[in-house]
Amino acid sequence: MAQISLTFPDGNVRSYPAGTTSAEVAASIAPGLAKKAISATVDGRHFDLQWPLDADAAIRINTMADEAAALELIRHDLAHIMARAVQEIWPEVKVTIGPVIQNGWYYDFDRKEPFTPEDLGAIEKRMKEIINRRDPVTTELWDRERAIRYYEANNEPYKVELVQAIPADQSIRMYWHGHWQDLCRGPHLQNTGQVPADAFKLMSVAGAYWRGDSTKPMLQRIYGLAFKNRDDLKAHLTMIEEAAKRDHRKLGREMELFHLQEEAPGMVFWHPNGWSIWRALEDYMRRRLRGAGYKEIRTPQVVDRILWEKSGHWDNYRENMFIVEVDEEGAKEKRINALKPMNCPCHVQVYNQGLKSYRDLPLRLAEFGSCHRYESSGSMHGLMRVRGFTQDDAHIFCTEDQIEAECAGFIALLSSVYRDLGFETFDIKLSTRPEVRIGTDADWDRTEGALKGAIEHLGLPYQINPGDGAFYGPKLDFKLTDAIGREWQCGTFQVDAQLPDRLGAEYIGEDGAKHRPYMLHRAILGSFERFIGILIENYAGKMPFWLAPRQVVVASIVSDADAYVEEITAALRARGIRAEADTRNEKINYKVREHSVGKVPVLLAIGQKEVAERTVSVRRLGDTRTETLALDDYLAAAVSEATPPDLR
RNA sequence: GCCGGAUUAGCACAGUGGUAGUGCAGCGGUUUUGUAAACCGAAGGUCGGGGGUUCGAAUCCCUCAUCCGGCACCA
Repeated sequence: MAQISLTFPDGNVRSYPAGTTSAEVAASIAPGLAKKAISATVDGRHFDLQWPLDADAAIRINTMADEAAALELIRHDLAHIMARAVQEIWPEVKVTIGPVIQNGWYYDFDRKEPFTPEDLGAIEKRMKEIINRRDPVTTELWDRERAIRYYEANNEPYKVELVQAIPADQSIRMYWHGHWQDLCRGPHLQNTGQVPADAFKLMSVAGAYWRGDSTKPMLQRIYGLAFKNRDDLKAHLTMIEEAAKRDHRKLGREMELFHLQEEAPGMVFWHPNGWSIWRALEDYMRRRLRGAGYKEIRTPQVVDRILWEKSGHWDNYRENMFIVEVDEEGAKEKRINALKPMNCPCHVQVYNQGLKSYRDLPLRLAEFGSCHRYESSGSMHGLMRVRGFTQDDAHIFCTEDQIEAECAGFIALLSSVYRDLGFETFDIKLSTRPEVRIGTDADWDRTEGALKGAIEHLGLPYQINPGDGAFYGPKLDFKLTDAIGREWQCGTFQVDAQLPDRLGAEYIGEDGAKHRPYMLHRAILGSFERFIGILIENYAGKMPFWLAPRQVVVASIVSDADAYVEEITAALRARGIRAEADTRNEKINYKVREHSVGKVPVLLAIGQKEVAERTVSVRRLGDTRTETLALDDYLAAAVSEATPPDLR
């Protein structure tokens, strides 16, 4: 019999007959390992202990201590156990697919009636019973026809469809958890009892389209969370509660930042506090852009459809545009306009005014561009996805040779802005040429190369998303990580060889001939609405001093202090600090509580003592200690603290 | 847009066919207070909109809108 060589993590190489299973390999090393083994990693792939090894490979035997492997198996086995529990309770339910996802798994079922919360309780109970049965997990390879016949006989049409989608020459991996069977790539644990019965929880039920396709039937999806022990599950549930506490929709109401209402779905009514954050952010961005050589412009909201036809948006995105018509008796002309869904075509119009020379390039045109898109009703979410939004948009018109330097300059600006706003880390993703595209391979080689060159020159790590670029050029996406580890895609940098062509942008080159410029679409925040939502959640409403809507509240302890309170408030305001006086007839305890709940970073408490000594008692949000400072010293400190990070 | 849930006072919520409630906020008063909720009082509602069933609807049915959790979508 042929022999294969297996290389172990410690560098040892041992020889086994071909077809040996990982379980046998583990047993050959030590009985203890055989007992603890749950799976193997073979040349980087996750292997079931029952699968035969038939070629030389690097192998590692995994145990429950190997967290990634253990979690994948636990979650995947739970998906099967849940599907089995569902079919035990409701035999008529059809099974489909159930993958492992972050923190757990889901499984999609076809069932006429949706599952109720009570159903979830019953399923969870049955799952625990199945775990306690300690049923063995077994696997076999079947040929395709046999698998199809089997699923047809069992009246599982979705499984038939899945098998039919697998290439004809491939054999089909079948798994059994006890008597219950499922089509599955594997790997799995060895028996259901290995799954911790107290470290999972069924979370929710939701509709989901079969194969993620909105033209296909809607299935019932059940989501579950699973970890390797009860404490991890509890910790995760606590994290979910913490995340709910920083929900920007809740904080937006509590801090009186903004509201949304029925008459304008997806459009934000900004209140004084929220607008104050916006303006601080906008002023900051304006300074940064000006410093980076951008020129700010402003373009119309309502533009004739003719421009959208030229740009191509009318054909491709009309159903997502707000159409504006003039409905006036006897109007001489009836034009059809649209609210601009993006700024790019308007920016090209500004570029096109006057003949441009190569000496004008790169030309960086920036706009805090207000855009409207008719987003589908189910997609809106607080400030995160809205129908009316303002981008920190800019377009750089440049030559091909300038792309790399512009890209590098952009990334440097973006990373500095993110750091100033409290985000230390971000990921870069490079999306390269898609199947359907314009331009030659040589064009793509150069533009992709320019983006890569810029990132590598800055020494930053990045991932490549092959084929995910727009048809008109490659792009970079920038994803930042917030205080509780969530990722948000905000920044973008896209190379566009198409729109300048469609809209006739040109420049006169050194050679005296006309050339097409490249157009680079770029944003750092993405949209103000969404970014402010992210800031609120990142800081849990406790905005840094320079961004806080109300920076200082000056609160009287006795009414004899009112005059001094007003004097301090006026002095702060004269120095540009957003300060308010609170001379209401309330106890200081009450005021401290109210302004703490309101997330005001600094409270100055003023009583008899402060009046007599011309001092202030400073209490910072989240700190129970207080500090007494001379008024002038505090004023100087406040001015310094209120200075935006780019002006320090 | 699709599946499910929700919509009651400014906010958070109770109220399953028979006189719309509680807490906080707001308002009027008392209290002059030392770092996370002083006390008393009087108010406040077309129960999301429209239609239906019923002697009678916040409650049951239909419909529309919005929101929430997902799915799909996101130039």
